[in-house]
Amino acid sequence: MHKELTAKGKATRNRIIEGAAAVLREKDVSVATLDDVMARTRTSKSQLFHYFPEGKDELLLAVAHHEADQVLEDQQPYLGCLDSWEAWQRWRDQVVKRYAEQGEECPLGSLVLHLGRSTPGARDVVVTLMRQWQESLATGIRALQTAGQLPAELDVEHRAAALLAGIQGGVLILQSTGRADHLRAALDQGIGDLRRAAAV
Amino acid sequence: MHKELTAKGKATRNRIIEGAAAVLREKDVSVATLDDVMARTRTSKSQLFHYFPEGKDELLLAVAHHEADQVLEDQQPYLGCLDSWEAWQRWRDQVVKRYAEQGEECPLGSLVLHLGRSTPGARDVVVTLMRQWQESLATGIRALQTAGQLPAELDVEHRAAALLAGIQGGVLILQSTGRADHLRAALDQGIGDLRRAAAV
DNA sequence: AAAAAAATGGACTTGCAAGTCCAGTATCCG
DNA sequence: CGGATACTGGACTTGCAAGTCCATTTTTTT
Repeated sequence: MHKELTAKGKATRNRIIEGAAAVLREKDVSVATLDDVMARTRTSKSQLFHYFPEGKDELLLAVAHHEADQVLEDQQPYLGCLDSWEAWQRWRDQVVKRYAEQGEECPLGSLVLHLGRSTPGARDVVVTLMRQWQESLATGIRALQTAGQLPAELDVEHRAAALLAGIQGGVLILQSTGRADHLRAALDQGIGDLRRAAAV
Repeated sequence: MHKELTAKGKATRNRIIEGAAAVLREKDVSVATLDDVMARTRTSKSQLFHYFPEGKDELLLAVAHHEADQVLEDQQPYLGCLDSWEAWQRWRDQVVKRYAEQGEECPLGSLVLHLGRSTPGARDVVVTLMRQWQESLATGIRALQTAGQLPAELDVEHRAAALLAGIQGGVLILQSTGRADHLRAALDQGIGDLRRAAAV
């Protein structure tokens, strides 16, 4: 990585990444072209290769990083304070809303799939995202334990993992079928079972 | 659809579909080429376009259909008779085993994603698959109700939907991170919560 | 068995998108 | 102020993969 990036350079680089992200929200990665990115960001070929010498894949990887950060930032306000049942409900609503609005597109998903094993580091992006996400959920469950709302012997990681899987699957189905039922069901069932565990 | 397909023609057509499916298990759809399919199936360009006049997309859609059928066929022996807790456990083990072996690849997923909205019918493949899958799960839950193992007032569809979401998410995470923890957690949690509902 | 229809082989065209090159302009730094 | 270094523009090359075409062989049909 060459660090010789002036302020203007950084700005341009960011403009490219965000422009590329926008393009990828409109069309799939397999049909999105560098010319699309150029058109949207008013840059030239040489700039793209100046900032991303390895070419398209390097750019896409940067976009993936950007998008992954976005996912957590978006829900941080809710995900960061899951210390009451009401907070969990608010978070649930926000997740459903966010993905219902996003609808078809999952730039991150198709991005990682497309980069796949060919690009080292692509997998890391999603691995890291999943770990952080699950960690936040686990923290939330522990907060409920601390508040005495849940028994201490609950297997926190196990429940967090199952919940995360439900979310991912719900979003996947939402994206491939257009129906949000499964996402809602997974969240409600997951939270509901948690509440039932409290009653024991 | 032209029905003028002789026995030999049908055979060749199937050979192409299965060969293409095999290719797609090795490489992503975006890098898989018609020449790959030709090489593997010992066919020529003109044969591909003879059997799939619309070109690559039509072939890919046919492969998607084929793969979707496969998914259900594979687990039918287990999925078809979920009438005891032991049967559920056997099914669970088989799902985990199957996807752990399959590992990285999910031809169907990337296929549908790639065809996306451009190809009408691509979405239908996955919609149908999900509906049938969920239906089988629901049937299994109802079987337990009939056997008196579960209360009659349980919301069957809701639980089936949540379980399906958990599976899909678990598989997704397995594929993008290489870890099967989430798939196992989702299944165990889903079945476990079902059993706990029995105790009430 | 001969005409018709279907199946096959493979060379050729076409189009597009990634990546290269070099020349020109702005910006930084001593 | 002046050299160096970073930034930008756009024409050009290259390679590959989808799709076309027609000649040839095999099978079906009457």
